[in-house]
Amino acid sequence: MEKTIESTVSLAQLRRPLPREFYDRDPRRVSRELLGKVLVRREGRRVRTARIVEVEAYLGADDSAAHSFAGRTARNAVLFGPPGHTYVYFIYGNHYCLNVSCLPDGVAGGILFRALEPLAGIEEMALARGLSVASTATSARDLRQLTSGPGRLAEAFGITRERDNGKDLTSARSDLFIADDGYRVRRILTTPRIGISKAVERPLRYVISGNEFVSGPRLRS
DNA sequence: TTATAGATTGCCT
DNA sequence: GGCAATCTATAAT
Repeated sequence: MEKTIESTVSLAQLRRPLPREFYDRDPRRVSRELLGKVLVRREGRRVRTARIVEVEAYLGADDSAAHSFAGRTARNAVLFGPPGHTYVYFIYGNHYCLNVSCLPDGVAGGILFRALEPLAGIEEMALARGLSVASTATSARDLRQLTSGPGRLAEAFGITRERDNGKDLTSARSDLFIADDGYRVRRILTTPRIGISKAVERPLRYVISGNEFVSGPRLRS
């Protein structure tokens, strides 16, 4: 890793959440446009921000790997609701995963957040992850451990089902939302999704080409 | 550097 | 009762 991570993001730019219409489209389109945007967690005066570098689209009725595939249940209800709301589920007995609903009310679809590049509030993320603040500040390898993977990023942002499921990400008063800081993505790679056993071949995973914080082994770009 | 098992909860059949 | 959109420790190469 050749450069240190600096927060070049102004808080003024991060005050406006992306609007509802942004999410009211096909998850494949929203996935591409979410790359490079910034996830913001506000806690009183403290702010954690990180750039979205890897996501997966889940399509609903057409997609046997999606939680919504078998129809609406209490657990997956958010995916069938209006766009721009968080779907948080618990997995493997240990981890929470963060998603956002897409498409209009009544139509299922969503996006799983798989990896982020930390920008601000790195100390708080390290504490939330139970990692050493000192080593994440000095080791690129340890910094990568913070938010590189869906369970990791949820832990770094303090996201739980109890606290965050069903939140409206488009509300200006929300303590969790997504904003555009003007960053432009150069190139997007698409690959099959990770960790699923159905519809394994569909290329619905989207990553920023060359980004160090993408989960898993390095891809050639 | 890669491979493998174990953890541990709640949802759905 | 089975198993999941995962992570970590540990072992072996």
